Formats: sequence, C-alpha cells, structure tokens
Amino acid sequence: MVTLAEVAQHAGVSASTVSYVLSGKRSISTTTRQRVEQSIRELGYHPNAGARALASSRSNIIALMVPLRTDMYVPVMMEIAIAVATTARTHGYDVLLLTGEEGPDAVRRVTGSGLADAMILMDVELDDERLPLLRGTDQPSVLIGLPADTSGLTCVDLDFKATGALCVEHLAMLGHRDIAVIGEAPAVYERHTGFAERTLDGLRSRAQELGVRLLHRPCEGGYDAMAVTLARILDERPGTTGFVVQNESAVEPLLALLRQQGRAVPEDVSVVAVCPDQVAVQASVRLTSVAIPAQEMGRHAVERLVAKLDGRGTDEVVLLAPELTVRASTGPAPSGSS
Amino acid sequence: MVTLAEVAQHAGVSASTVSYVLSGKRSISTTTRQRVEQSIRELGYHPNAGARALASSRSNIIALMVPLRTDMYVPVMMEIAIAVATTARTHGYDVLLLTGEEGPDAVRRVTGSGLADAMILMDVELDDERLPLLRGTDQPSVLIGLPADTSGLTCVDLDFKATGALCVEHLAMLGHRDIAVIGEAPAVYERHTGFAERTLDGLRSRAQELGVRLLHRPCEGGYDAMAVTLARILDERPGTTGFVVQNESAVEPLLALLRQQGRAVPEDVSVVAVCPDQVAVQASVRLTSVAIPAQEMGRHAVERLVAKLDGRGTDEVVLLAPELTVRASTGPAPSGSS
DNA sequence: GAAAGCTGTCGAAGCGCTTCGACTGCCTAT
DNA sequence: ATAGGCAGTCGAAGCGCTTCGACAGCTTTC
Repeated sequence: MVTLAEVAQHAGVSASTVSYVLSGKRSISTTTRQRVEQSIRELGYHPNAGARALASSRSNIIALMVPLRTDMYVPVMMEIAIAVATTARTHGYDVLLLTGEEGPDAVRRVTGSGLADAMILMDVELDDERLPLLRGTDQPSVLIGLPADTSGLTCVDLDFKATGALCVEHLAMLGHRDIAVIGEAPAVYERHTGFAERTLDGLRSRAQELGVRLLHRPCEGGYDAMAVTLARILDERPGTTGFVVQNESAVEPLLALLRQQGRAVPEDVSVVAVCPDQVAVQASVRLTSVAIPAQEMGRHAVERLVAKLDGRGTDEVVLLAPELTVRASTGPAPSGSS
Repeated sequence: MVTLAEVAQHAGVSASTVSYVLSGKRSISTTTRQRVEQSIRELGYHPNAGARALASSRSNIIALMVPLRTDMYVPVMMEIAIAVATTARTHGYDVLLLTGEEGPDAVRRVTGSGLADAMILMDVELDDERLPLLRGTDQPSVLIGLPADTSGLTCVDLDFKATGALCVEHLAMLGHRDIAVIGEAPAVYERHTGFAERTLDGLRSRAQELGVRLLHRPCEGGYDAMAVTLARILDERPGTTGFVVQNESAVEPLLALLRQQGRAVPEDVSVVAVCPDQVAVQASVRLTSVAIPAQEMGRHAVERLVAKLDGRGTDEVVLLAPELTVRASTGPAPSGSS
C-alpha cells in the first residue's frame, strides 16, 4: 500500500507538501503541484481513510439510518437511499448504511466512535427516541420525516398536509362531493410516523372548507383487505365517486375491484394516488397522482447536511411542495351523483 | 470525546490493558476486566473508529455495491441490502453503501484507501469490468450474481437454471404442453446480467427433455407492454395454457389481462412466477412461485465474506436451490387443450 | 534601504489506538 | 530448592495522516 511519505519521496518534496497539494489548504507552486500529482498518479496513491480520519477527526462518511421493515413503501426508501449515496459522493462523502434495528444505540455508537461525521434518519416517528440523542450531540443530522417537536432539528419531507389538501381540491373541482380515503395500514398510524396523519389532516381540513364529505379507512395492502375495505365504504357511502389512495399496495387491488364491479375509471369513479410517479404510470390505469419525490428528498437531505458540516446552514424544516399530475384516473363527477 | 487513555486512568490501569480487555487478545484477570468495563460504562466510552482502523489496518467495514438503476427488482435489492447490513452487524461489521455509478473506480478507491475490509457486489454482469480488479487485490469479496468466469471469485446466487427447470416441471406435471415465458425487459438481456439467460436455459432444456413447447418473449413491465406481448403469444400459440413470468412488474398486468379475456386462473391458464414471496402472496391471485431468497442471499454473502476475513473460507460458488411453492395460480391443464 | 508582508516549503508534534516485547509474581515439575 | 512456564500487566513504538509554527526568499511600501 502506497503512503503519503512514498509519494513525497518520489516527488522530492516533504510529506506535508503532498498533504497540502491534496487538501489545497495552503498555496503550492504550480510546478510542485504538478510534480506531486504526477507521482500520485504513477504510484496509484490513495490516502488511507483511517489515518485521515484520525488526524483530521473527519471521516467523510455520512450515516444513513433506514428502517428495518421491508414491508412498506420500499421503492421510496430505496430511491432515497440511492439518491443520498449519489449526492453524498458528489460532495466527497461516503454513506454508511445503518438499519433501524439497533435503534438509539446506533446513534450513540456512530457519534461516539467518530465513524461518521453526520447522520440522516429516515422513518422518523412523531416522538422518536433517537431525537434526544441528536439534540444532545454536536454532530449534524437531518431527518427525512417530521417529528412532533422539530426544535433544534433539520427536517426534510414532503408537505403531506398540502398533499392531502391538493388531492381533495382536485376531486372537489371536478365535482366530487363524496370522497373516500384509503389510508395506510393501521400499523402505520399506530407507529405515529406522522406522514399519514398529516395527509389526513390536510384532506379533512380542505374537505371541510370545500364542503366535501370525507370517509377515511385505513387499509392493509393486498386484494383481500382492499375488498373488505371497499365493500364497507360503498356500504356506508354508496354515493362515493372519488378515492384518494395513500397505500401503494392498495392501488392495484382497488382498480381491479372497481373494474370487477363495473365501475369505470374515470367515468364513474375518480382515483387520486399518493405514490412515486413510476407506480402511477405503470398502473393499469395511468393514475392522477401526487408524486413522492424520493430522489429530491434524498438529495436535499444530503445538501443540507453538507452545508451544516461546512458551517453554513441552519436548523430548519424544509417541506417540499406537492405536485399533482393529472393522468387518466380522474374526471368530472358523474352527473346526478350525490 | 472519551479516549482509551482516559478509561485507563479512570480504571487505574495502563492503556494497553484496556485495549486487551476490549479485544480479548490477551488474558486479563476478572477483577481488572470488571473494573475496566465499569469505567467504560461510566464514561460512555466508544473506541475511535479512525484510530482503530489506522492501528490495526482493519476498518470493520464491508462495502456493498448496489446498482444505480432503480427501475428493476427494487424490493429484492432492498431486502438484500438490509439483510447484508443486519448480518454484518452481528459480526461486528458496518456497511458502506456504494452505488454502481463510480464503476470500477469505486473498487479502486475502497481497496486503495482501506475504507472497507471487503466488498459485496450486486448486479454482476457476465463480463463485469470490476472483476479483474477484484482478482488483482487481496481484499476479500463476494459477488451476488454469477459472472461468466468465476475462477478466483466467490459467488452467491439463486440457481436460476434450476429455477427455470422447476417451473417447467411443475407445469408439465400438471399436463401443460404449451408454455409461454414472459421474460425480463430486453434491456436486461442486453446487459448480460446472466440470471435471465440462465433461467431461460433451465426452462428450455427441461422443456425439451419433457417434450413441452416453449415460447419465450421478453417484456417490459406495465400494462401496455404486457398487452402487446400477450396478444402476440396467443396469436402464435393459441393453445398456450401455462405461463412462467420472470418480470415482477408484468405479473399483475398479466393476471388482469387474462381476467379481461375471460381466461380463468388456474382453471383455464396456469401462471408460475419467479418473484419474492411477498409479491406472490399480495397478487390478485395468490401465485404459485419460485421465491427469490433475497434475505438468504444477503446473509450468505456476508457470512462467506466474514469467513474469508477470518482466514477460513475459500473461493467457491454457492447456488441456492430454488423452492417452488404451490399456491392458487396453477392447476391441471384443461382437458382437450393442445 | 530597512521593515513588513507574501508565497511556498519543511519539520515535528500529535490524533487514539494496537501490539510486541519485557517484566513481575506465582505455580508447577523436577 | 531451583528452573521453567504461565497469567497478567505495562511501556513504548508505531500506524499514515493533518496541521501548526518556522523560515527562506521574494516583493512591496514608505
């Protein structure tokens, strides 16, 4: 393994000079720089990460804590993770992948050992037990998600409340007066991850403002659960003509069931989904949807984090504005309904 | 930040003693050990990762290279990644997440800098450009996937050839004589990732042995592509009663289309899928399937890697035996067919 | 023409840990 | 009784890098 000292010797300069060439923290004459760079290339030198971390107390690593559960919104997670890794690289950072399994201990371990310079936490619960630790350390962090108390924290998330409002607005504008919301699985609400509640909040308050009736039903994914839920909804509110679906794995079942019952989309019934664009496009009916901007969230999180690491940047909450894309699953409410 | 020296002082022993308590590489009296452990706890000591890496030339980090593309078999990737991270932790390793973006350079960077002790590569192509680098270094690595030349490499993968054979066997046993294979998107075959070809190989040779007719058509995911592909298949082979689907995102469209055409599953047509169990269970018809054992692959890869790092373990190819689970999508071929 | 300020380079002191050799007692074998 | 062995501990030498202060040789300034 080639060391700094070897490069220095090869280039006929001192070790510190090579170091300064690498870091650019002091000015180096062009000729010296070129000679050093030449030697680095010839010898195939790569600075030793451990030594660097020890000497500079910077590991150039960002820790990313992803939820352990692989049962939900997996593509979103994956996309965020990839976006984080890619963006981090452009800023000279690598990404350490942590699972939620260790819980708060992972935070302690990583901050304590200097393994990473900063952390990104996904799947943050409203009252997450990792938050006190984050507040108690000077290590920068960014949350993807929104806890109940955001003081002293930096958060990036989709504005789910606005998302809910947007869905209702769209349907209301088309004349729908009875809207059903297919929510996430009950477990999601119980975990208090927040985003589901916030969506609901947005849906409800906008519905009230617009004088639209709203029925909310949580729903596990899959056909059987969706069949039960749909039956219940249509039983309680036979005049329902608009659906908002938050649970990705309920989208396709819903469409299939509506088809089976002879309800045409969008002629008889309109469906708005909250899901990644890819899902919306690949569905059996191209779905009008509010996209979950996974990539953007990942990118944003890293950029905020890097800003903090560079001493710029402050604590703040960034809520990305939702965008609704009209596709083929929504249309005017059938006349005579409601 | 608490250091080893501070712990040593607090416990009234030398730094090396604390180190030996931590590593267990020399015997320590019970009383001393307990005193040291007590101090560690009281001070909340965490060994500095950089210093450790520098002194021991071991980072206790495993690099995981995942494909950049987020368009395909994402849940499988994610599950593997999580399994890798979880298993690695049980062996005292952390996981560094690399995207394929940097390509071979990432391998150079990581091995050169001592950032990681070992690597796991996913999405390996038949003639992957990273392979020469891996062969040329003494850093252990494991591939998830199977390149053309496996000499000097350790690989873990599902036995896709046997998977193909298994699918055909199952359908043939039920009396199906005309089988169509819905393959992966053409791009997958062009990238030569191997698994698609191997499946096809298994399908074809077993079909020939069993005297079954096979029609293979690649297919992009989604409804439109699937509709075109299905129409073509039924045009060319109207007597087709068995389907093998390799492309996850074609599964649901296929089922929907069959339903639309009044072909009942499994009475008129049988469908076998190659996909994670979760997908098979959540589909509109519970699918007979060969599972892609993502977790097991991730776990296996880490365990092989750790064995290598410990000096045990050798290069070898581990092909996991496929398992077919019969669910509700396959049944006897309709009499009078073919 | 001396003081002051640059620019470019070097030497040396760590960063916090692991690990090797050495040492001290104490136990066992002869 | 004495040599040898072993368990338990310590001191010191690095691991490869960053960074601080120093300094030599310039140029600029009044």
